[in-house]
Amino acid sequence: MTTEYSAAGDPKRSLELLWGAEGRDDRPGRPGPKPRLTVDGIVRAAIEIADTEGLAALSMRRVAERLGVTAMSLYTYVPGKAELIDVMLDRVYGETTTPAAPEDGDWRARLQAIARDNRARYLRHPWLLQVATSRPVLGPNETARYDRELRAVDGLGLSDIEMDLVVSVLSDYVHGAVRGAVESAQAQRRTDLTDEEWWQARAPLLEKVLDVTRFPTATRVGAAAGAEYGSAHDPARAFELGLRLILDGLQALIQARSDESG
Amino acid sequence: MTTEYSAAGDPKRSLELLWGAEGRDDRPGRPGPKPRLTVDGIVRAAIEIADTEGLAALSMRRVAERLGVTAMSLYTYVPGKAELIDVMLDRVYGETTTPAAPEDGDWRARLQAIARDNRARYLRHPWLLQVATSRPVLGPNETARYDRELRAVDGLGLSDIEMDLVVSVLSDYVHGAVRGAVESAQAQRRTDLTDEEWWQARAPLLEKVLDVTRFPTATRVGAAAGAEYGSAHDPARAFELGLRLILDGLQALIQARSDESG
DNA sequence: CTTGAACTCTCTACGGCGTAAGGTAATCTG
DNA sequence: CAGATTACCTTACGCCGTAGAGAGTTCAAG
Repeated sequence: MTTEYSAAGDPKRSLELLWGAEGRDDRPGRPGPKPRLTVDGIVRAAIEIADTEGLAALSMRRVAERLGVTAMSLYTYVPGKAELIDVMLDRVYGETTTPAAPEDGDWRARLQAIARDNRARYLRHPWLLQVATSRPVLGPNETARYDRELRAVDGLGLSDIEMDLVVSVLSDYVHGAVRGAVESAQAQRRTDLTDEEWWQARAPLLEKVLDVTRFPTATRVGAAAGAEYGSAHDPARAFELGLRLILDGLQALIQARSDESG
Repeated sequence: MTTEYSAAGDPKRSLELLWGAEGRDDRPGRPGPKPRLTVDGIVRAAIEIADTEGLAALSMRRVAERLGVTAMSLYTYVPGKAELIDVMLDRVYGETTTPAAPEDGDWRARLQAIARDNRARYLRHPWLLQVATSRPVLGPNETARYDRELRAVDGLGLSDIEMDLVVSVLSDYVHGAVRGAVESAQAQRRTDLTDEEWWQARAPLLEKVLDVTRFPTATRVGAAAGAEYGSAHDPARAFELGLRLILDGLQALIQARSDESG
């Protein structure tokens, strides 16, 4: 999960950066040298680094290097790394997906689309999984996203509190499930070993030490999963199964609420 | 950054450390000074630091300091930080809980107990959330845990693959849900601000910038949630709701499998 | 008892991090 | 032109994991 924290900087400065950035790149005759950079360009460079090399590789020096300046000159545009990450977050929340999630249709289709949208965003920007977002950034795009997700469960007979809870549950699940998938993919890249190769390197050592009769179910199921996937897991399939289970459970809840009220 | 990786070190050395540690603290007449430390003590110290100060504060220097030696002497006992974390993981997987999760009873009770057990472990050791575990450590305790979780869904008419998927889904969900709760609690400590205070610091600034009519549902539900909890969320309640939804969905799946074969 | 191997532990050093402090050069308003 | 303001730079601090080399301790063998 976490390495960095959202909404960790000065609130006033952060909110200005988030909401004001849009219109105001004009600067009426200010003294001093022309800026060589823009906040926008800095954020874009930072996202590219985080996307391709991971959040651990995102440093002020790396961003600056990519832009042809020194690390300290970034501080002219952005108060610090924390605020930079805030803006990165709100920017990727604002990415439009195709096709857009349907606003009409049944709630199940809406929630499926939302879950898959969020999954796709995590896959595009795996570093999102490592940013602690319990304190929301409160940028325009993040707010719009929250609003959209709530609308998907509005008018189903759930209380406002339950709506908020359901949206949380779904996004918690998506986070957890995608995290597993992303970690697995990254492990392959980082170690230069596929899951299968990795297991094969351990199998002979493990045999000497692991008493098969002590863990019968793990041995049986592990072998079955390994035979099916050529590795230990199929994250995409697990994702869809979990989504189905949650939505089936939600269906029961909505039905119960509907029975209650009449 | 603070994301660490499990099973990142030399497999042979790691597996020895994990499986061999138990019986063999005896050393038949070896030359050289008596060791002042044990692997066990190092792991215990490391866990204490991670528990109380977070994974970011866990450094070889800090562990060594707590044990009264220099950082480099730890490398006599442990090949590196990666392997140390492996052993930390397997050790906390081995913690016994009271009461033990029931092995009998209905599957629903078993899975609830497992989910709550795992939640409790994450709450005791929040740094677990920051360790990427897609490559399992393959220690005795981790293996036992996997076996126990699979047994909880054995004999319900699910295929071996489905059993593995269900266990993954549940643990993915638990991870995601607890992560939200832990982040929220840590945010309060880290910033010395309760959620309520944090919101109050932003409310006046946000009002100027956020068009309420543009985000009607978010505004309404956010206000309701804020009024109910004095903050934005109730993580424990969300956890239980999500668990219920998943188990209800699983019930439907088991029913379907039973209808098929019956 | 002496010697040499094995072992524990220490010190120093490298290149990385975020950013505080302070200097220099460019560009505006008067 | 002067003076204010801005952009950018260099330097520095205390952290990190761990490589390398060396000092001191304890054993078995000669």
